[in-house]
Amino acid sequence: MSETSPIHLLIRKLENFAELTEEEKIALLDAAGPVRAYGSHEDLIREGEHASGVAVIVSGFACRHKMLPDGRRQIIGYFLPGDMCDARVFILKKMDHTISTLAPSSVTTLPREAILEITSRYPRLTRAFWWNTLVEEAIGRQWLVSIGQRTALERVAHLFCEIYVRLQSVGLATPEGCELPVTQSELADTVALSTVHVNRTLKELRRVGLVSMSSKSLVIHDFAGLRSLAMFDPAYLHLEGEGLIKDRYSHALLKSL
Amino acid sequence: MSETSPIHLLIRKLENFAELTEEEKIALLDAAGPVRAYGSHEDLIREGEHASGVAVIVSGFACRHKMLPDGRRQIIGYFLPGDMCDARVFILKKMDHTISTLAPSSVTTLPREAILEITSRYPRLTRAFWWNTLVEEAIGRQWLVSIGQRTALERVAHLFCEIYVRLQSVGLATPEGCELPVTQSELADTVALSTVHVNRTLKELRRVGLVSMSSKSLVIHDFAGLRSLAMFDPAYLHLEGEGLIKDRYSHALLKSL
DNA sequence: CGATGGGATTAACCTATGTTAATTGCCGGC
DNA sequence: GCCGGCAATTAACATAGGTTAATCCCATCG
Repeated sequence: MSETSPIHLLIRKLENFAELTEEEKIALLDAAGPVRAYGSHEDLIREGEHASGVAVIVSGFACRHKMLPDGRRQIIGYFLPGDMCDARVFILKKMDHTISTLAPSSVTTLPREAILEITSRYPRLTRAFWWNTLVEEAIGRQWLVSIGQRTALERVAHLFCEIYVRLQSVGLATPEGCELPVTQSELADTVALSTVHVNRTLKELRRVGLVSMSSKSLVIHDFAGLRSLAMFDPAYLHLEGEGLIKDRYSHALLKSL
Repeated sequence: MSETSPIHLLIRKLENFAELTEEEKIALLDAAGPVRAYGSHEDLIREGEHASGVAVIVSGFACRHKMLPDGRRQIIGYFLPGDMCDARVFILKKMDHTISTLAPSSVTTLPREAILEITSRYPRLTRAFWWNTLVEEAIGRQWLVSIGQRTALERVAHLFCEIYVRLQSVGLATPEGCELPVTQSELADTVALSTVHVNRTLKELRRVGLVSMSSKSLVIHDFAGLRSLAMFDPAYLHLEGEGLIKDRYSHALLKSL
């Protein structure tokens, strides 16, 4: 359970979903392969390829994205430290989208066999993986609602809330804010706006005193305001589900939502 | 395997994903509960409720949708005849969205125990369920790309392609078109446009001779044109995956894509 | 220390799509 | 065969957000 294991954030996250025994945690720790460093904008898995294991983000940011034949691009999900890229799919099919880093990142892999072994042996762990999957799907649904129905301001605000709370849940946020090593044009591809309009939107969020972005990080000035602007309800992240909430600050934050 | 079982379309669909033995099909047939008729716009499961089984659409159309607190609504998926509403989730959590009929529909249920029984006993069937889930997720990703990046015309065209091919895969489409018992304002909530603009878009699709909608059905005039306008690539539906394609027309259609 | 280059910011202008509101068409019920 | 009401259609107008293109701001590198 060393805090220094490459996957301690993954474990921490899974503990939001199910209580894990020492044995289970150790099994998971043992499963992690070597850590590999990636630069910004490198592909972890490309569309059409076949994943042979599950990548786990140790540090940095990554995303799933899809491109239309004419170059328009949509980012369809973020992977933050502690996140797994595509548990389960690896058994079956070719990727229908690409996973790339957004910032310099280190990534480890849980090999296919290890996952199979673990899930057949530890039901609670399997259950935690399940929850994780379901949360990912719920996030996808939220994104659809955001892009479909929210205004530019609401959309960006909602995304920020989500990232902040997700990072919070693995201890990577402070009351002041969190890292956000993402370019405005990547934000644009995320929330389906033009770069210029993302810029305008950020300016507005700054002007009204909710958040500001500077040098790869997000500074939260008024989370309650941001949350209400975005109509953000963190329930879909299921962070209070079955699990224990570990440190006092997360707990307080989540309670206050 | 009677063609008249309420779930023969489900079986047909699953056979796109994996070859099933007689025994497996019979197990599935036996699992189906009574069929219940719903009117238009009735809820099958509401947000916050806990599903106790998996609904299967026997006939009609249904959808998942989510609403923002202020009433804006986004439809996030369609269920067509033969589709299951939410395999797997039922074990774990409360619904974070609502499932409602779009048209008068009949629906049967595979009870929770039957699903558990079946999946523990028949690996191939389990595998087919998996594929089905993965296809659903892939559809969600496509919708995100559509709503995020495609123009109104492309979006509607893409949706039509998807519905047409999905219905095709269970034998409910002809070369001329298919049923589409959906209101323009529901289409609007699906593709995230206003009702008025959906109307304009339909008019345009008609004008250029690709498709027309009339009296609850979709008339396809030029599928190739529609497909290319939408940049529709049916690969994500995985209809040629492991399974057999049964009737000659589907086969020809899919080949021609 | 100047050169280089990606990202951020802004301004000016443009267009796809939204809004409002009126009109029409259609289908079921009586 | 008429009534009521929802869905479709259209027109006129409004606006959120896109586009183009210039400038600025750094950080890095030789």
